[in-house]
Amino acid sequence: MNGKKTRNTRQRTLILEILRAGNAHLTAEEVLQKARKKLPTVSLGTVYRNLHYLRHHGYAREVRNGDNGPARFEASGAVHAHFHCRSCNKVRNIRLPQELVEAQWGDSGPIASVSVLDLHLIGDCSDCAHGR
Amino acid sequence: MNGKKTRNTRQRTLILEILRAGNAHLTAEEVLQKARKKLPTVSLGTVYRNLHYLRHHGYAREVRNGDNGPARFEASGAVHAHFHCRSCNKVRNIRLPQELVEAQWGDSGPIASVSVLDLHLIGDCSDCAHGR
DNA sequence: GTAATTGCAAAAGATTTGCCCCATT
DNA sequence: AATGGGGCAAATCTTTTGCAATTAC
Repeated sequence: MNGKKTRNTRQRTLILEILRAGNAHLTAEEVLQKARKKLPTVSLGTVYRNLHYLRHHGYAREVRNGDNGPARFEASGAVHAHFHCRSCNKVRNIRLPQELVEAQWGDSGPIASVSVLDLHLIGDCSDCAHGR
Repeated sequence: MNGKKTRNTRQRTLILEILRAGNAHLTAEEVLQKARKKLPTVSLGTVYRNLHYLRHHGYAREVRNGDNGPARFEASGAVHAHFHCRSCNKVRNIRLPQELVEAQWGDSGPIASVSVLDLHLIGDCSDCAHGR
């Protein structure tokens, strides 16, 4: 029992609030911009350190935007899947199929237990498919 | 109809061969090391350019290793899902559930069509769960 | 012969880290 | 007061790119 104590600093609280407001997928840089509106002195290093912290403590998760570029983050609220449009490169949240949630994974060979499902679909979104 | 002609250079062929041999998830750097055994002058830039090329032409896909670090790549052969052990950080290939493959996605709101399924499970692997 | 592709090296981008000071507990 | 966390800037790591030379077609 040697857990390290963590503190609720204004920065950490703010960064989590930002991730929770709206269901966007933000880059560290975007989080920084939003954070500075409330706390003008926040630094990028702090944003990264906290995103890392939040991720490892289950409050946030990373979402990659198909093509390269910086990592994006979202608050880990309700489970959902991600749909990537290969044409406009947008990522949208979609419902996670119930079959998946209920599936039994524990028996399949190397898996002891599963705690997170991360499903990404890649294809064309309605906007792109219907011209424009 | 203005497709750009592509050439089968030794480098490109070799890189694809490397991805196809074994079912590992290799970083660009690892691909480079292996490639240099056969073609000592290959450069990292070429590896990246070809991984990018192969990816956009459907021959390879990118797999991120949960925690940060360089991107990893694999040949896009048989469809499968990935299981990440949150303890040892290894990524293993597992069978993709048939329900998923057969699912109808086209109706769900923003999706016009789906061509790739990318499912990641995160949890503990048998090795880690059973002590050691 | 022509244009795609390579090697090399420099540049750009993204993320991490050391250090010292500040603020939460 | 003790020490986790922040700010700043430098360092590191990954990926991209310009350019001249090379090579597949």
